[in-house]
Amino acid sequence: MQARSQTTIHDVAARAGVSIATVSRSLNATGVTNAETLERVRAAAKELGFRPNPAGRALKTARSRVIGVMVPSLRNPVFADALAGVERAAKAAGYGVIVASCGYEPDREAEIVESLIAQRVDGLILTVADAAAAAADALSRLAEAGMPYALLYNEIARADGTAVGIDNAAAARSAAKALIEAGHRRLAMLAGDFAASDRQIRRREGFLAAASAAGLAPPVVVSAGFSEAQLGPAFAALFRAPTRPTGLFCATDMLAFKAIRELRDFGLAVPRDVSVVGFDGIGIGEWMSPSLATIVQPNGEMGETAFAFLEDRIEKRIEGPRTATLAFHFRQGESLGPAPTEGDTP
Amino acid sequence: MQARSQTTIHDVAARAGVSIATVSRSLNATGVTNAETLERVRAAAKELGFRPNPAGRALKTARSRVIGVMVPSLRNPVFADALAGVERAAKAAGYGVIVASCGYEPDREAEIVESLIAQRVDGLILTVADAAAAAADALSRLAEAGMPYALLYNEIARADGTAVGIDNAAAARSAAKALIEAGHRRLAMLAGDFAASDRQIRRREGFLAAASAAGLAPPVVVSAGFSEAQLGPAFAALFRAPTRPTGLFCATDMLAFKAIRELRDFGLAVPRDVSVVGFDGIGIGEWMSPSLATIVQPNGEMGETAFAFLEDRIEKRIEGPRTATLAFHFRQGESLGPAPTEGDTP
DNA sequence: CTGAAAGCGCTTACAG
DNA sequence: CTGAAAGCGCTTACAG
Repeated sequence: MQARSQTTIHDVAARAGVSIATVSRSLNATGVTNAETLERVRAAAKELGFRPNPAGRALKTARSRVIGVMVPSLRNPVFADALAGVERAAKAAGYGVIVASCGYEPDREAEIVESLIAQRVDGLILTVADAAAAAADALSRLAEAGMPYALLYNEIARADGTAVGIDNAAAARSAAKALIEAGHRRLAMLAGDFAASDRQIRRREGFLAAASAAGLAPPVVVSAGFSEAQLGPAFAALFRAPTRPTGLFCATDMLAFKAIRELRDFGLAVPRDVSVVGFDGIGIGEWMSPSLATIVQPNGEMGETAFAFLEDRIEKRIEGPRTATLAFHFRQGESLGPAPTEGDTP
Repeated sequence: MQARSQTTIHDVAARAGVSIATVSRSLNATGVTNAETLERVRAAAKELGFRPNPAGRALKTARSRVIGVMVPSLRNPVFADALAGVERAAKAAGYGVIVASCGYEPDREAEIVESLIAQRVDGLILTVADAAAAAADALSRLAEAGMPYALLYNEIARADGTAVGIDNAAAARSAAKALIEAGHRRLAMLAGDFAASDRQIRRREGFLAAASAAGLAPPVVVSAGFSEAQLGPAFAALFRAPTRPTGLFCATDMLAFKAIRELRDFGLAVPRDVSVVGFDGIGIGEWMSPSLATIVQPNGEMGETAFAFLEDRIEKRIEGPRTATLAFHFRQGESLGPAPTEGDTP
């Protein structure tokens, strides 16, 4: 059985009365073509509704004009926002986008990358658990396969790599500063699984540094899973203690939502008893009650930039490592209020 | 310039000392092959890290083993959840998934479908603005191109179509019932752009029917854009009126979030002054304060089912129209409380 | 059970 | 400026 019959370049050639070579050249605006011939070919192609078969082209050019995108999860809108940016830029450049998510499971990264390589994408945009780890099998495989890629959100670019992100440590310092300026002295940080996100390690770094610079006691750092609904016993213990923190920095907005919810369950109001600052800047944060104070990353723009960088690598316009560190900003929200006066706190 | 040199079927054949035909048959477990030969081929393929080039295969078989998914927006987690289901099922079946979103702009649907057809996907899973409209260009194009597809969320399957969804009218009746049982007599509904979602038309139908059956005055229905942050003047007017509704049904969870936020801005508390019930069942709703009472759709399962149906059509295992109407359920949440007593309301 | 050959739909030197 | 031909990497009747 052969291909379902669709119009091919031969049909167009026949209709226009030229060879398939001329059709190819005309439609791709490649080489020189007589203006009149070109017009005839275009008309024939249009009349027949001709769409070049990408498989034929890919076989010959060794380019699929499809890129892959791997993110930890599409359920976190931060990645959906970034993907929207990638999609926009890719579409404008005539690329298709295959997506895959690893569910915050670092073990699945290599397998997904492998499958994307097997699908012969032209390049990959991806966020990995730990870009610096020697154990980042995914990146090694990519390098080994000579596959162009751009890291998104991860800060570290390898020797031949490309990365688009923000300065996570600086952003976390901003978050700390906002809490400290509101009078909070007892700070804490809630993070997800550190092994699943190197961004959080940088955020912790910045947050702890800012606390230290302000002369505060080192904030307690609690980590929770990204996927479970509950934050776990350490979080509960921290906020049920008499000297509980009054300022909480969460490594992602999604964690901040969970934290606010759980604090309420403990009988603590936000921001009256505890102020919460998130990280990511997803839209939903603005609609919540209280609205979420957070660090806003330019997610869509990051996606677009990652695509632009990747395309440069695919086209070999730019070789060598390249990094874009985009601007973040702090967004005020109702979840951040003044620290309770000493009398209010046990 | 030719293909970047990767191992091809010829390399494997040479290494195993057989013809490429035998390699193909062995690796695809097609036809009969001597056990010993098969083992030798497999070993050679493994040693060389051979990955069949999908372009070669696609050209010959006229199958790309890639499907397309088009949704209104990935920023609404309901679609991200469904996509996760599609992805899971597709991966298990060895299919790649190309995604595209139309941003709730019906005009872009046809264009996106066209581009997916041009990319030669084997089939499409999609949610369109209005599946019944004669103006659903996207579906006409699909039919014209003989492209298998499965509608997701849309209820109506065309003569040759496939659809996976829930009974939106029945679900909206459940939502109404929950409000009515809590004592609410003045109901209202907030919807997005009706022209961008036929689901909402069915939800309105069910909601109004339930109100009518309960002998209530016809609820006011306000519609807002899906993308703007603000709900608009009609919403404000409705809830600033002295005889404002006490029970609000929102056609999506995202709208419910916005509504709760805006009600607060008007000085109305949820659920003390107004109870809110959403629709979709996205995870974030459970973490909010108040948590969102809502209709839960089995989004992941819907995605998986849509893929299964699509695969049946691609493989021509099942022809003719097919519909799956999955079960929804009502989830209680803090946003739904008893109706304020008459004395409380102006 | 296995191999030689044809052919899927393109692009691209190479002649002319 | 245009065409004939080769070839990208596979699969699949067809012989043997």
